[in-house]
Amino acid sequence: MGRGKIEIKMIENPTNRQVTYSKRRNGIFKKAQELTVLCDAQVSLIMFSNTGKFHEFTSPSTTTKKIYDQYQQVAGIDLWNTHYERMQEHLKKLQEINNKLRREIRQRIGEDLDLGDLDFNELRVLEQKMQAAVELVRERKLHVIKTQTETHKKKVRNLQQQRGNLLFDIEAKCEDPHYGLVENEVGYYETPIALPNDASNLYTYRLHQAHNPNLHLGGAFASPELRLP
Amino acid sequence: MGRGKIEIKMIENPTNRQVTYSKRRNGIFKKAQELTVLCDAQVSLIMFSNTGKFHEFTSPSTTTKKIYDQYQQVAGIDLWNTHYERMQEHLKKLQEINNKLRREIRQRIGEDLDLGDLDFNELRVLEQKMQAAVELVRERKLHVIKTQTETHKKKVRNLQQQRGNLLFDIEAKCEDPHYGLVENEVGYYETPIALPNDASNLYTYRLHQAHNPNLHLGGAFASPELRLP
DNA sequence: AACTATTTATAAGA
DNA sequence: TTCTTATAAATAGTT
Repeated sequence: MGRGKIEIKMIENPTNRQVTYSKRRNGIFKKAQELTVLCDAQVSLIMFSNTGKFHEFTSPSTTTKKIYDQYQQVAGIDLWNTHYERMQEHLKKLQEINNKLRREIRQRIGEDLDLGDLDFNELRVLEQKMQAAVELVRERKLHVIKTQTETHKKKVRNLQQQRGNLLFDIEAKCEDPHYGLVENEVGYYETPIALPNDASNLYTYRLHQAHNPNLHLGGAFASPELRLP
Repeated sequence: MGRGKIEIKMIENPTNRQVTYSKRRNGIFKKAQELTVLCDAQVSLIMFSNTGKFHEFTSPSTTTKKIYDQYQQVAGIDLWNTHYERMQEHLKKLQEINNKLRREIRQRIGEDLDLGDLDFNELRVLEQKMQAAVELVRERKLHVIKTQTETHKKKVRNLQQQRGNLLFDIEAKCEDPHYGLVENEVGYYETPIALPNDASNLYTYRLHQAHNPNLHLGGAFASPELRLP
C-alpha cells in the first residue's frame, strides 16, 4: 500500500526504518482503537522501538494491570513466579524459625507434649539450664529489691535528718519570744510537698506530734498552762 | 476500506461484531508482525473480545514478561505493588513475632539485657513461672529415668532367668554321658547375640565362669583332674 | 510533515 | 467461517 510493494524484512536504512515505525505505529494504534470501539474489546498494546522508545495503547475500559492479570489467568502462569517464590520461601523459613522458637519456649514452660521426645539426658541438660536461668532471674530480682530498699532507706534517712533540722529550728525559734508557736507550725507543715510512698506515714506521724500541744518534743516544748508567765 | 464506509462505533449486531473482530484482529496481528520485522521493534499485543476470548501477539525476540518488565521500568510503576506490599507486611509481622519470641526465650535464659526493664514484680512472676517449669522438666526427667530403670531391671531379670535355664540344661547334659562338655559350651556361648548395654557385663561374667574349667558351677562341674576316670 | 500512486485491509454479500 | 470483491484506508516513496 504505497508507491511500491515492499518486502517484509528489516529496513536497513535507520532513518527510513524510524519513519516507517512511526507511521505504522500510528496505524496500529488507530486500528486498536477502532477495534476497541467497534467490537467492545479490551486491548493492551505495548511497543518498544529498536531505539528503546516506548509507546502503549490500552482500551479505555481497562488498565494495563487488569489486562495483565487476565492474561496470567488465561495463560495459567504467574510471570512473577520467581519473585513471588523467593518471598514465599522467606516466609516459610520465618514461619519455621517461629515454630522452633515457640517449641523452645513451650519446652521451657514445661509443656508435656514438647518434652515428650526428649530423652533423659536432654531433659537433664534442659533442667540444668533452666535452673541456672531461674537463679539469674532470682539474682536480678534480689538486686532490684535491694536497690529499691536502699533507695527507700536513703529517703527515710533524708527525711529523718530533715525532721531533726526542723526540730532544731523550732526549738531555736521557741526560745525567741517574737515567734508564736502556732504560726510557725502552720508555715512549715502546710507546704504541699509530694512525698514518696513509703515516707508519707512517717510524715503524718510527725504532723500529729507537732500539732499536739500537750506532748513534749525533745523537752523544748511545754503546754501553755505550764509555761511560766 | 470496504464496500462502504462505516462509522467507528460499537457494532450492535453480535454476529457482525464477532466477524469484524475476527477480521480486524487478524489485520492488527499482521501489522504488528510486520512492524516487528520491518522496524526491529518489540511488540506485546493482548486482546480480549467482549465474549472473553483471548488472543495475543508477542514479537519473537521477546516475551510477555520481558515486555511488561520493561513497561514497568519505563512507566516507573510496579503492577504488583499491592500484592507485594501485602507480602511485605506479612513478612514484617512474622519478623516482629519472631523477635518477641526470641526476647521471651532470652528472658527465660536469664539474659541481663532482656531482664533489664522488668520491675521487681515482673521478675518475681517470671521467676515463679520458671521455677514451676523447672519442676515440670524435673518430674519428666525422673519419670523417664524411672521408666528406663524399670525396663533395665526387667531385662536383667530376664537374663538371669535365661542363665538359670542354661545352667539347668547344662547340668542335665552333663549327666548324659553322650554329650561332651566342651562342645556344649562352644555351641551355647559363641552364638553372636546382640545384648542391651547394661546386660553385657553380666554375660561376660558368665562366659568367664563357664570357660574356666577350674571353677565349680553349681557343683555340677569338676576339673578333669578331679573327675573320676 | 505533506502528497499521492499504489498496495492493503476489510465491509458487505455470497 | 471463508471467499469474493468493491471500495476505504494505509502507507512507500517522493517532495
